[in-house]
Amino acid sequence: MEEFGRKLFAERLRDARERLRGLTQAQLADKSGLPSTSISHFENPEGTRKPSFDNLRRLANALEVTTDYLLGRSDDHIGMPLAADALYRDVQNLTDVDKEFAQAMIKKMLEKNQPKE
Amino acid sequence: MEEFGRKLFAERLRDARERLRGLTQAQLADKSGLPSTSISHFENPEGTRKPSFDNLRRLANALEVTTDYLLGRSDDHIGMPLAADALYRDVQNLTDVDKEFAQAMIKKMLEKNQPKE
DNA sequence: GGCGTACATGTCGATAACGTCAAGTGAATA
DNA sequence: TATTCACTTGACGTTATCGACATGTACGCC
Repeated sequence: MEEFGRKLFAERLRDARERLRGLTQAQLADKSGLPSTSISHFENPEGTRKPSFDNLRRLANALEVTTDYLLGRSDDHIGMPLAADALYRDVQNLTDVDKEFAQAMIKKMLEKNQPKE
Repeated sequence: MEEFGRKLFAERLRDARERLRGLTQAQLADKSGLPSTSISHFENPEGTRKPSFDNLRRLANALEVTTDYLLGRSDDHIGMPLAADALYRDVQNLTDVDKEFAQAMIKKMLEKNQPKE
């Protein structure tokens, strides 16, 4: 079981390496400190190898993406800067109506700051 | 090597289980589907066991935290739902003054929804 | 004292990921 | 054609994690 997440991981890893960072397997191998053949094994969608605790961290660090993205638990590869945490947390607890209102207001403030693009 | 992240993981796991979710090891074992002894092994700061690919995902799912938090890559345990992405990105581009204003307004809306705890 | 709960610790064989290496494909270039 | 590059694939022995189980500690409670 759990064959599901394995395939997603393969896609996410290749996507992050190629599209996001434009690296070859050898270059990622260099940055992450693990052999390029291991990366190839990981990126094979039909493969069986899954990263260990350490190797997952190495890959995420080298690619500068979240591990949740690599694992397919989040669709967003960027993390959450601490500065926005408090505000973000509050927004999470708003009703949908209020959320929309907040979003509209924030957009207004953005436009005010940059009158012309 | 990499003994560094192992200890942090032990702390984060226990912290998420006890402080964030208020669960016993047995309860987390139940929710995550792995034996409570495994959880005890993981939470031992001097231990050597590290979660596999699958078990890390199981723990993060059961605890509703990010894997980046468990791995010590992020100090924030909450992830970033897609619905909040646009809003989140907008907020990033606000001036500090506007950010404070937005936060104050959002807090007002929160209190309105939950007048009394 | 005797119970139950929560957790720690260690051992066992089985399975899985590890790094390494060799050999391969396919596409681009000289 | 020969060479190089990016990557694939399979196999090897080594090491680490796996679940299961037994045992032990420490606490509160009746």
